[in-house]
Amino acid sequence: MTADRRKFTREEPETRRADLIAAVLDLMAEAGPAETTVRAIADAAGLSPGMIRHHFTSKEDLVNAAYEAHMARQIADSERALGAGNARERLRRFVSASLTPPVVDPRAVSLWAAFLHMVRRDPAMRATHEATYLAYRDRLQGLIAAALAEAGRIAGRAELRRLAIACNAVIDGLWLEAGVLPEAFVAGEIETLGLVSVGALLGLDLAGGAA
Amino acid sequence: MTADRRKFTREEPETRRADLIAAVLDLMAEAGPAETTVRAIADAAGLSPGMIRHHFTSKEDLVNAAYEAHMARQIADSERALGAGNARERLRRFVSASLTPPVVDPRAVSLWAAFLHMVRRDPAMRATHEATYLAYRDRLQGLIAAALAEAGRIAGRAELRRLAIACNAVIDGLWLEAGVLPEAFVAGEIETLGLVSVGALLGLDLAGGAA
DNA sequence: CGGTGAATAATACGATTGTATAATTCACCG
DNA sequence: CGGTGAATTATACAATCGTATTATTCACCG
Repeated sequence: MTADRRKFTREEPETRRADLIAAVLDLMAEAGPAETTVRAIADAAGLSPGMIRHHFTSKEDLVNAAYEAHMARQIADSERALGAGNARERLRRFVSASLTPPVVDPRAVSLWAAFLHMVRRDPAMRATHEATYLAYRDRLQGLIAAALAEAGRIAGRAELRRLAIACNAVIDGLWLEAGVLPEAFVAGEIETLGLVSVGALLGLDLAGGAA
Repeated sequence: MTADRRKFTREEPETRRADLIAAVLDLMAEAGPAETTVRAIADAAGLSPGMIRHHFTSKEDLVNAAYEAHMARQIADSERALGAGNARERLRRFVSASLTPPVVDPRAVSLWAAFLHMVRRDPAMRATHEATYLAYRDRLQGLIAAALAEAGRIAGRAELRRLAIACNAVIDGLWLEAGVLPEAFVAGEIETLGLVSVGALLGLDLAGGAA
């Protein structure tokens, strides 16, 4: 009874890289960084451990690639639902998309936490993080400015910045709470709460009927 | 030239336990969970590695104790400034304390992230986390209810719960942003923003002069 | 249709991990 | 003032880590 050898199947390098990245994100989210070993990654991807250093220069390199892929997808998910419509409606959809799956997801919060310390130390990851954060806030600030202008209100630069930070904070906070204690909220509660709260911060009615 | 032996100094077990806990929190916050090894902990505490398993049953036991100590201090820091005064003023001070050091601190965010995965898996840590979170939110909800009542407004249970979740979210979000990107905000900006935002969510003026 | 080489698998290796055990130190007590 | 034992240090050990190396597979080409 010899240990059976893993089947040999040739695949595109891009496919292999994508599989390894997906395995890293799965493990980071579900099991945590400590359990995300090269052997666990390879096993989750259905490959031999050697593949990691064949397709990436090191485990760290693979993890960095996984972080970039995750951040890119988070941004895409937030902006996916923007579409057309007036400014209020676009802001409404942006907030909704930020407070519903797949953006709101225990996995996403887990990943955020798992990567935080690497982001703190690795300059490249830190740059990716800051760019993503500020891009999101700028996008939000632009939508807020447009919605306020549409309602006939004007806000100075400083005031706009304050509103964007506050709205971003309430969205982040709800994202966090829903991700950490998902069973503490009923379906749609976080989204509605976000629309009402952002509306209260801005003095706009976002939760009401479509414009 | 022999390696010099560490000096033998007898200390109270409580002191030793406290030193080890402090070392764990330092390392978790500064270096991350991966670098928080028994040898690094002992070195940071100025002790020999064996002390960990002498004063705690395992490294995991020590880490759990450190988590509990950290959470207890966070709660104490939030409530420290409650004091006397009318309901609005008490709410104001609670929000302020939650958005100024030592509660707002890059270290605190690092610790939160470092512990998240252990909290997810370890039932005891999870219980501590949920109890702390809900205790904080209940405390906030009580202060909100009193402040609204003082202003002659009544809110039903469901409405009160929604307000508490939303106010907690904006506080959490600001806590997070200030902790992750501390250099992105000027002194006092987060605190003022929190008071204005919570006030806007509740329809109360918190940022204005004392009652 | 045998040879070649990149892709894949399997194994080996040194370093580091948490834990267990043995060796020291010294306050305290009779 | 010698003996005792808990506190402390130092060392040993098996397991596991990331990496390096060797062995296989098989599509492709002449």
